[in-house]
Amino acid sequence: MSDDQSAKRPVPTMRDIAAAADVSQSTVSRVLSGVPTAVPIAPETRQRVLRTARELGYRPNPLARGLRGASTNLIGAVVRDFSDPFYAGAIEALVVESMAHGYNVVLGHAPGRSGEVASSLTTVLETRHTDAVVLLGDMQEHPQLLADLRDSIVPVVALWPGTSPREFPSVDADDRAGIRAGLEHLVSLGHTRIAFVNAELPNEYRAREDAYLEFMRERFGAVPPGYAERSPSALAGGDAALRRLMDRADPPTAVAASTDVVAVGVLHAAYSLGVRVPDRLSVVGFDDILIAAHTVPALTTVRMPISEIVGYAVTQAVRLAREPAGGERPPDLEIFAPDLIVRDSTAPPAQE
Amino acid sequence: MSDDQSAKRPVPTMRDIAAAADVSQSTVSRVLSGVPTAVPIAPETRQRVLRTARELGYRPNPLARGLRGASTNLIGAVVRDFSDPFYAGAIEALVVESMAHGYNVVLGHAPGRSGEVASSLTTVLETRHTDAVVLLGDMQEHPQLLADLRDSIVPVVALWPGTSPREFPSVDADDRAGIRAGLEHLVSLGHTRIAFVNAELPNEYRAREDAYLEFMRERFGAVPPGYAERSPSALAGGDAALRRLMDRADPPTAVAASTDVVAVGVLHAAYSLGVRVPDRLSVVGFDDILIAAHTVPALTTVRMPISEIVGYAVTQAVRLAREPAGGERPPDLEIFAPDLIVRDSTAPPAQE
DNA sequence: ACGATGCAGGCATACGATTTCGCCCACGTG
DNA sequence: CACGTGGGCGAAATCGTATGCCTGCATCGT
Repeated sequence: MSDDQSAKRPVPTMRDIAAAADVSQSTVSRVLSGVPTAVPIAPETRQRVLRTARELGYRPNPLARGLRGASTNLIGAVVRDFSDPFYAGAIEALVVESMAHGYNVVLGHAPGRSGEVASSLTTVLETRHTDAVVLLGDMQEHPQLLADLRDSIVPVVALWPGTSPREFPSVDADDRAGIRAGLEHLVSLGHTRIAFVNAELPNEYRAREDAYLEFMRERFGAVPPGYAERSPSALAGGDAALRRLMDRADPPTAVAASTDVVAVGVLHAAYSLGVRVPDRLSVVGFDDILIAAHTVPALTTVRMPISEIVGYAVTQAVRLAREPAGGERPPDLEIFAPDLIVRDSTAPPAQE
Repeated sequence: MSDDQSAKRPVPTMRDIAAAADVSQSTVSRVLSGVPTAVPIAPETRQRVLRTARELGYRPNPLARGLRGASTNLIGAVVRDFSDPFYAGAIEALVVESMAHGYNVVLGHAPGRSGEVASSLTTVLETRHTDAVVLLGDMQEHPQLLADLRDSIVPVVALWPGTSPREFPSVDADDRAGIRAGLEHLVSLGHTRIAFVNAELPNEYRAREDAYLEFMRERFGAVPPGYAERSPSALAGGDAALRRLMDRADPPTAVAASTDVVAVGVLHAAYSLGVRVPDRLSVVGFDDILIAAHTVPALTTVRMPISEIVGYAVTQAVRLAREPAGGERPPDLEIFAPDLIVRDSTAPPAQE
C-alpha cells in the first residue's frame, strides 16, 4: 500500500475509488449507490469496488448527492424555545423518530420576536437543503418565516401550531379536551374556585385558556374576575401569578396551569407562601414533562402524547418529502387526545 | 409580469437570474455572494441583478455552495440525552451561539449503547457536510463514532467529555471544584453525615463522584460505607437511592447529588418519605438547570456556566472550521469554574 | 498616435455524485 | 460469415455555484 500519510488523506472521492479499483467512476457510483440499475455489474467487479471503498474509507458526499436532485435526508426543525422542557422532549422524540426513518435533524431557533434571525434561518433550512421542515410551536410571531416556507417547495408539517394560521398540514393535541379533563377532575373533587395561570407569549396557549373560560362559564355561569392570570415567563411568572391570586379576598382552592413548567412555578410559589399543596391548594398541570412525576408533590397533569404526535408528524413529513410535490392535498389537521394523570397535587378542598 | 404560475416555479437558479437580468451567471454569483471580488461590477449592473434576484425570489442552494469546497455553515451536534434538561439548555445555548456565528446546527442522537445508530450518524454528519462537530457529554459508549470522527477531516470540539479519551479539544467545567464547593458549604453548616447520589450511565459523572470520595476521605478520614449511591436513571433513581439511604441505621443529614435532575428525584423522595427539606435533610444539586430555582424547596446547587462553555466551544469550532486544517495543535482542555448558589434546600442539621 | 492601464464582464472549468447514452466484445443464429 | 443481442462497462452531461483567466473597450500617459 502506498498510504504513507493516512491521517492527511482528505476523504476519498468516487474517482479515487475508481482509480484504485481500476474501473470507471460511473461503475463505482452504480455499485455503491446499491440501487438496482439498468446496467449490470459483474459480481467480481462489484466485490472489488466494495472492497476498495472500504479500504479507502469512502464516505459519500451528501452535498454532491443532493445537488443532483436527490434527497439530503435532512429534516429541518424550527423551535420556539429550546430550554422549555416540553420542547426538549419533543425534539428528542423528533430526532429519534427521524433517525428511524433515515433522516437527520437540522435545528433552527426562532426566538422571541425577531424577523431578522428567523428569516435568515430559512435561507439555510429550505431550498432543497432539507427535505422537509417541521415547525414546533406557535409561529405566529414569525410571519416572515411562514411566508418563506409557503413560497418554497419544501413540505412543511406544523406541530402544536397554536394560533398560527393553518396553512400547513398540522398535528396538535386536543387542548380543549385536556383542560376540560383537568377541570372536571377538580370539580369532581369539590372545587369551585378554580383559577387558571397562563404563561409564555400572548396567544401561545390561547386554546387552553379559552377552554378554561368556556368550561367555567358553562359550569359556574361566569369566570371569577381576575381568576385568569397571565404572565410573560413560565417559571417566575407562575410564581408571581400565584402570589397575586392568593392575595385576593377570595383566593382559589385550585389552580390549573397552562403548562407543567408554569405549574412548577406555582408549586414553588405555594410552598414559599406557606400554602400547602394539595391540602389548601390543588394544582393541575399540562404536558406531563419528565419531572412532573417528581415534583413536590407529584403533579397531577394532562399527558401530552408527544411521541405519537411527533411520530405521526415525521411520517407525514417523510411522505411529503418523497412525493414529487404532486399531492398538494389541502392542509389537514390531525388531533391527538391527551389523558389525565392523577398524582398527588390534587385533593378535595379544605373544609371551611 | 409573466409569472402565470408563481406557485410552481421550483426555485430559480443563478442562471435564471442571469437570463432575466441579461448578464452572465458569473456576474450574478459575484453580485450575490457579496464578497469583495477582483472583478469590478458597475453599480447599475449590481442593482439590476439584485432587483431581479429579489423579484424572482432567489435563494442560494447551499448544497452547490458547499460542493465547491466552501463551507456549509452547519455545525453538527451529537448529544447523549435530549430529554435531560441540562443538555436541553446546552443545546439551546449551542444553537443561539452558533447562529450568532452564522452557523446552523444539525442534531445527532447518540442514545444508550448502540454502535449501529451512532455510526450511521457520522455518515451524515461528517464528510464536509458539517463544518465542525460538537460533542455534548460523555461519548465513551460510542467508540465507533469517536473513531469515525478521528479519521475524518472535520474539526471536533468535545463538551463535558467526562471519561471519554481526550482526543479532541475539550471544554469542561471543574467538576471537582464544584463538588468541593457544595460539600464545603454543607460542612460549614455543620453536616458530617453527607451522602452522594450519582446517576446516569456508569462513568458519566465519575469526576463528581471521585471528588466526593476524595473530599470525604480528606475531611473525615473515610467515606461512610454505602454513602455513595449509584442508580441507573436520574429521576426514579434519585428517588430509590434516597429511600435506601434513609432506611439505614445512620441516615445522612445531607445529600449531594451528581445532578440537579437527580436532586429533584431526591427532593421528591424526601417529600414522600416525610423527610422535611432542609429541616431534616439538606440537598445540594449540580448544574443549576432552569427549574432549580423553583423546586420545593428552591435547590442549593452549583451553577454550571453553560453559556460560557458553549460560547467558548463554538468559537473554537468556528475557528477550527475556518482554518484549512493546518493548525493541528495538540488537543487542549479548557476548564470553566462553577459557582455555588445557595438557596433553600440546605440548612444546619437538626439538633439531636 | 500608440501602447499601457483599468474597468466591466463573459467563458470555462471545477466540485462529487447520478444518470443517460453509447461502445465494445463475446456469443448465438441463420 | 454476416448480423443481431445482450452483458459489462466507460464517457460525458448534469446539478448550482464559485473563480481564475481572458477579452473588449475606453481612457490615459507620453
